[in-house]
Amino acid sequence: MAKVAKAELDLSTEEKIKEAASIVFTKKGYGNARTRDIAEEAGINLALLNYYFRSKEKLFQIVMAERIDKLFGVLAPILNDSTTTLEEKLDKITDNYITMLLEHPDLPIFVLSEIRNNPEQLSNRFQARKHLTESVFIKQLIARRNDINPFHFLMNLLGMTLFPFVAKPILQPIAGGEDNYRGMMEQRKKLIPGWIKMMLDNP
Amino acid sequence: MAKVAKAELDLSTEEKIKEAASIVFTKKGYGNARTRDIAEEAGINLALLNYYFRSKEKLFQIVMAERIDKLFGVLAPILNDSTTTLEEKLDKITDNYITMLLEHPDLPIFVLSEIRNNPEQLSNRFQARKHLTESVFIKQLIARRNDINPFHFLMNLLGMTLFPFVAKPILQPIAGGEDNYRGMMEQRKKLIPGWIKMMLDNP
DNA sequence: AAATTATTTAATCAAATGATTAATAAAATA
DNA sequence: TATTTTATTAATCATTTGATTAAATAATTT
Repeated sequence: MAKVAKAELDLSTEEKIKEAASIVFTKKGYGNARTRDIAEEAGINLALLNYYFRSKEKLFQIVMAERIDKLFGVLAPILNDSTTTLEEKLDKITDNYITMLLEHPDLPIFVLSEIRNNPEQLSNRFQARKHLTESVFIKQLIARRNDINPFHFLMNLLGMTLFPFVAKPILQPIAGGEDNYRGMMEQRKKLIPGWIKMMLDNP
Repeated sequence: MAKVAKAELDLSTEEKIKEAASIVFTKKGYGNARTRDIAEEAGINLALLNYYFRSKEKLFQIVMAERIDKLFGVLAPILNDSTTTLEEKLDKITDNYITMLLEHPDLPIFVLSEIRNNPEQLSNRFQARKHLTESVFIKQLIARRNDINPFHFLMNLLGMTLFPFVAKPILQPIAGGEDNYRGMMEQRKKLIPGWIKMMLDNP
């Protein structure tokens, strides 16, 4: 086999394991995930997992970093865009988040519960406070409402957007099943920005 | 020792284990919790744990049921109170929830992530849909706004109230430390009901 | 074609962990 | 008080589980 094809094969196996790890870790969490589960999910031998990624912990770190990026990657580029208004940012954030989370509904609960298990290591990685405080988004919020801590509005935005996914196992049956649930999430793409704007405008 | 004193001692040991289990399970989740951790936390021998509660799983079921009660017990009695207005309910829910969660901040993430691990068993326990749909609260919401699915407002209320605790490890540093975080949560007791009322009033 | 390197597997190890057992201590009962 | 029941412990078991090893196979290079 030629060199390119071999590299593809390498990548394929390594990627298969990473993909499987992502699925199993995200579904069960670190503590409940067995390396054997991951190997089976990837369709490979258990030893291969350790051959490619020395240990469960190492594999987890890689998966976790990528999952954190996925969850917060939606937010980061929008917050510091100085070409968009506050309203446009709100529209984008809710739309992008809800679209992504309808594809990956168990992402938030996974990331948040793993951060709980290891706050120092996982939470401090991003120096969120500084980055956020100096962001265009927060400045725009302050310019609009200097009487309320801007992080309140961020909590509201994230709470209304992410919480329905964090609590999906409870809320989906309440909403009347998967289809109704998805329908409501689609509605929220428009509703949430409207509500936030309302909060900002009414003193 | 007299009978009463003995009963007290029994209860004390059993309660000590349950209390320890509650602490360890809530902090680490089922999969990451070791029965030895629980025994140590309770200051008793490991075998005693199995003497009182046959297995880790059984002990967990008991703790879990009690934790679910704690998390949803705040909501249930308020939702069906026909003597209070919608506004009063909103005030009570946020106040009671935030007060309770400042004492037990890791409760929501624990319950929600365990429900994710076992949705059928834990989520179906409460026939939430029927109870909720027929609740005074939902009827009051519909009476006020028949153009929007009332569960949207419930998601907003719970999202704005619970999410800051679900995401505490991330938000607390952003807020500027524990004291600032608590201060903001206290503010939200008044802010959130105001925001929800605003959503209900503005068409 | 032979040698070298990379990949994959079956078998196995060692530690962690949930659970049990057998002995002892304490308490209740008769 | 003697006996029976209940509570507690130390030691140990059996399984699970993350990880390793040594051998086989496949791919690549020389």
